[in-house]
Amino acid sequence: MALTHAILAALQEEPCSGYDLMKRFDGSVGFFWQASHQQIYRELSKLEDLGLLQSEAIRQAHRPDKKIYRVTDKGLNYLRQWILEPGAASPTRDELLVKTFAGHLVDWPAFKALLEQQRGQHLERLAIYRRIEATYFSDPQTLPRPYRFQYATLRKGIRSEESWLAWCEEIMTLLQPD
Amino acid sequence: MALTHAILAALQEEPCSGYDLMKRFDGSVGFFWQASHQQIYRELSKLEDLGLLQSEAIRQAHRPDKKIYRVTDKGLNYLRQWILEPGAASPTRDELLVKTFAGHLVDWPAFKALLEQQRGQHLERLAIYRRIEATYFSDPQTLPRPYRFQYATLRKGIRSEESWLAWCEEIMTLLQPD
DNA sequence: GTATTCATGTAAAAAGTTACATGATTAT
DNA sequence: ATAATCATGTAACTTTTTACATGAATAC
Repeated sequence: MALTHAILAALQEEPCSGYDLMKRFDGSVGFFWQASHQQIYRELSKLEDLGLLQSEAIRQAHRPDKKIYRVTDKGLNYLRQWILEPGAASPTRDELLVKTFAGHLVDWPAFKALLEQQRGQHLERLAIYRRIEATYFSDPQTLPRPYRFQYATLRKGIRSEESWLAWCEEIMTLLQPD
Repeated sequence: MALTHAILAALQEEPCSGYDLMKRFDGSVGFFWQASHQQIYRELSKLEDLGLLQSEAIRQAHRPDKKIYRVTDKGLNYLRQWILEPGAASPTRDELLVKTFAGHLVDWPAFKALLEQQRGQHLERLAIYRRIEATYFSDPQTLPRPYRFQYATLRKGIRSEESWLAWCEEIMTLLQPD
């Protein structure tokens, strides 16, 4: 039970169609909970059946109908209740660390290349986050309260990427053969 | 395809039984790739069928037999090849960030308590990592090469926890109502 | 005597991934 | 003309989680 909550969290911000949601999951929410469009469409139907969402079909000129989903009161309460449940920290599943654990099995230049490649990805990601920060959150003190919570998640993203980059640099030195 | 690799990575370090592996997944490897015992037993059988592992039954006095699994040459090569595949950074899936994203829906003291509770978990985890570091990796320069790679993964664990803690403190201030 | 450790599984449900499918519209 | 965007799905598959199950041995 988790995509459920990510969807409710995204939709409470603003009601939208499955297609829009899918794009939303490619940005903000998707930075800490990614999902494919199939997952999203399936979950939306399920949540509507459960009465946590309700949809309204919008007829469009020269385009297929779209269904705008919004969170019901029942859905909001369900989400609130879930937020307050204590719960354990989400477990990590990180391929690069598995690879690193057994990294001595391959030769150093090859492993180093792998690290450089990952470092590149994290650099890119950090640049994206910083751009969002500069564009939408340049003055956090004046943000309306709901947006401060969103900004908090962005801050975690930034810190995570910075942490990756620092680690990459640290272990390049550590693992460099003498 | 990922638990496969985590198991191969763990077993190449030292062959062991399913039960031992399961405990290993509660420590070192499990810090970045957790798995339940059912997953592990199933995967071990599958990997033996594929010829990536081979097992040897050990008879024990007054105890059920145990099967010691070891990585075959084929398994080692398979693992090596996988390590060198570029691949995208593992996606994050973090409940606390989903909760934070919609955190304005609950009242501040309740949300703050949630943060404190998570902070406690990360503090504990960091203490565990630091203890391992002090016990086994006090002098990284003199470590044999394979252990340096393991130490690298521990360093990531430490950095991640530190990053969480710093974030918790940052957003406590950010989210505190005026 | 009660709980924990050793040792291994089956079964079912939930969640996530990948592939295939359609069809109009708008931008290059 | 070709690619990308809008819009929504079905089907099959893999992976992960949760529950149920057994049985002896040892530690408290």
